[in-house]
Amino acid sequence: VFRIQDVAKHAGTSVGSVSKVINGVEGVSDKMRDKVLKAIAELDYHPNVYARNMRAKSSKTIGVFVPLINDPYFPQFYNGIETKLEQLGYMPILFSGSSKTSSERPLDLLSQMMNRNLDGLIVSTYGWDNEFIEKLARIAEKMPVVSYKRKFTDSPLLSVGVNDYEGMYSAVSYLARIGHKHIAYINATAQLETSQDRLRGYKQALADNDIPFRESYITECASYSIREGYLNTRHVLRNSPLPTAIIGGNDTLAIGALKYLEELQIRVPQDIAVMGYDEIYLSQLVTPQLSTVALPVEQMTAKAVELIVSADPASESVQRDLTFGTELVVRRSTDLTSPFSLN
Amino acid sequence: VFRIQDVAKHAGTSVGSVSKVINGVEGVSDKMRDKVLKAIAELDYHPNVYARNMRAKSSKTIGVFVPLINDPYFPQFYNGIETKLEQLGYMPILFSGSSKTSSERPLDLLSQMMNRNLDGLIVSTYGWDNEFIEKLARIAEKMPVVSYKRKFTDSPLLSVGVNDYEGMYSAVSYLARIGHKHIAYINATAQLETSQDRLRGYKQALADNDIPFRESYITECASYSIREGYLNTRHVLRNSPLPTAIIGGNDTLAIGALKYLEELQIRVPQDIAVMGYDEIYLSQLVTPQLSTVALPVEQMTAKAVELIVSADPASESVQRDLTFGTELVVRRSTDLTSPFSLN
DNA sequence: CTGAAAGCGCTAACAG
DNA sequence: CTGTTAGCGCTTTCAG
Repeated sequence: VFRIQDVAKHAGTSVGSVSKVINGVEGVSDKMRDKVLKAIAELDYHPNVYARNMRAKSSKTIGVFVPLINDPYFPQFYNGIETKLEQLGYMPILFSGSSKTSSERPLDLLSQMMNRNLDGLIVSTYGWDNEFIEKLARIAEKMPVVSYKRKFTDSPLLSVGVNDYEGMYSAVSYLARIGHKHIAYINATAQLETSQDRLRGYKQALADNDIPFRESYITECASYSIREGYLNTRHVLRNSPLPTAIIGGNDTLAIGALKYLEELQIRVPQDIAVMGYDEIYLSQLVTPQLSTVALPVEQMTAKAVELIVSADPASESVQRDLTFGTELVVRRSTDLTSPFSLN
Repeated sequence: VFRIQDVAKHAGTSVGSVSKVINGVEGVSDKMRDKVLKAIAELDYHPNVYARNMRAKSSKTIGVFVPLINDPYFPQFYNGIETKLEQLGYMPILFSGSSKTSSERPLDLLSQMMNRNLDGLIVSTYGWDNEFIEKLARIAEKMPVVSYKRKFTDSPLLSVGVNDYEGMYSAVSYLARIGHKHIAYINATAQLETSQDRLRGYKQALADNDIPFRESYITECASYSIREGYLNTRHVLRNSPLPTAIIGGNDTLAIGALKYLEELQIRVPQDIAVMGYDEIYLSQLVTPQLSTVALPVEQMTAKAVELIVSADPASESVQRDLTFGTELVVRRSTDLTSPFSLN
């Protein structure tokens, strides 16, 4: 494997010039540049990543941190980031909480990152504890850190997210509009601001449609997972009158509900309509296909990347929290007449 | 951020000793070790990854290469690798073909890896071209490369995989056993050895159960994807007699079939039974839950990691291709009486 | 515009 | 057992 020296020798010049060519630094004659590029091509030379990063200020690498790679939202999220990074000549490095939810691990990982002089960090951290968030905040003083779909007031963390209030409001309004008066809600991790926003949207939509709010139409889950949605749906079915629609705080909860109803042989949407929120890929694979609210994941991830890459440590004027709009997606789980489709 | 020098000073010693302590090298007094560890803890020192890797022979990092992060098998695969690596103090670095299927990209990535002095590479490469495979082989001369679920004869590549012939044989035998005589098969990427093995298993199982083989019961897909399964199922439905069962070359194809039948309002399994192969997480979320063949992913990934970490370049005696067994998973898509379950 | 040389932070070989 | 030091391959001044 070749070193920059080899290239220099091959091109009949010095390492300094080769380095300049590689990094697109000004001050090299065209002739020189051509010679060097030719040598690089001939030797199939690629700079050693480690040597380079040790010296350079930027590693052209940003960290991507997720609690769990299994979550269905992950592929879209990661792909979005990767695609954008690639356009900019950067590369992601993935850190994941992995299988073990051991609480030490995330902190460990954070230390790991510190020493890779990353140019920044994009973090998706549904429901992590304060210790973690604080450590993150300390890191954010040294490099740009963008939180995905969760914002922190009074924190150095940047964020990209959606208007969860409006998103859920539009979903529930839609259900009301098609005639539902008894709409149950499956909530999870109630302490998160984003969960609260959605719940507020739900309540306000009820109010604006003259539907009385009933506490017993809400059930709480420990986490946003299919299993939790599945297990908790029975609570809202104890009501009388029975809800005619169930909306999940996200798609996985709604899919859990769908599975539970399926087991009871309750027809969706004829007996009970079901709706989700998040638009994960899975939502079009379940039966019936799930109505939901789509988030502009690609825009959000692209923006997250931009926030980092273009982060100017000096400027305080940057907008720290970016919020995007959502879009209603109607499918068969609320509307029998909508067509089947597959992306 | 601290350097090893700072630690040395803080502990009142020299960098050499600190380095030894950090790397667990023999020849440090206990007293010294304690002082150093204390200093490290106090300063919250973490070695710079780049400086370290530039010098060391091992980067304690292995590359994981997948064509597409979206594939439903990915989470299990990656998690398995990560879990095992973590136990061994290693870390994965993910390279993915990403959104763009531009054929240059994979080769690009390969170059990228070369310069990170990885300790090895685990590659999942459904249907990549020869140019890629050859480049991979060249890399395999310098570091251990393990191919996942695809083996190459006469190649320096190691591999872990399953006995696809037996796996598919057992699935089709099961269908025959429960009374199916007209079993269609959805195949994909027929040129892959692993696809051929499955198809052989299918044919042999038919033969052993006195079921005549009919070419028109087989349909070919361009790739292992839901969409392809969905689009191609109609071909096998043109047969007379109509198949009473359809088996997919993998779960995604089978799920595609399921969706197609759903659209035609053909009941599964009453009218046509459907079976998959692969046991991805999705298979229990579709309706009806999909019967399939489970691969021991965790064992396979663990073994892949072991092959790399314990790779002794000197020894030629290592078994280069490891094959695991499979397990039948019966669910409602072939057997109405099986219980609903959710992991 | 080009080349020489000084480190980046660390490991490993070597001397004490 | 401890400390000193020569690089790893690269970028980046700084002279020519």
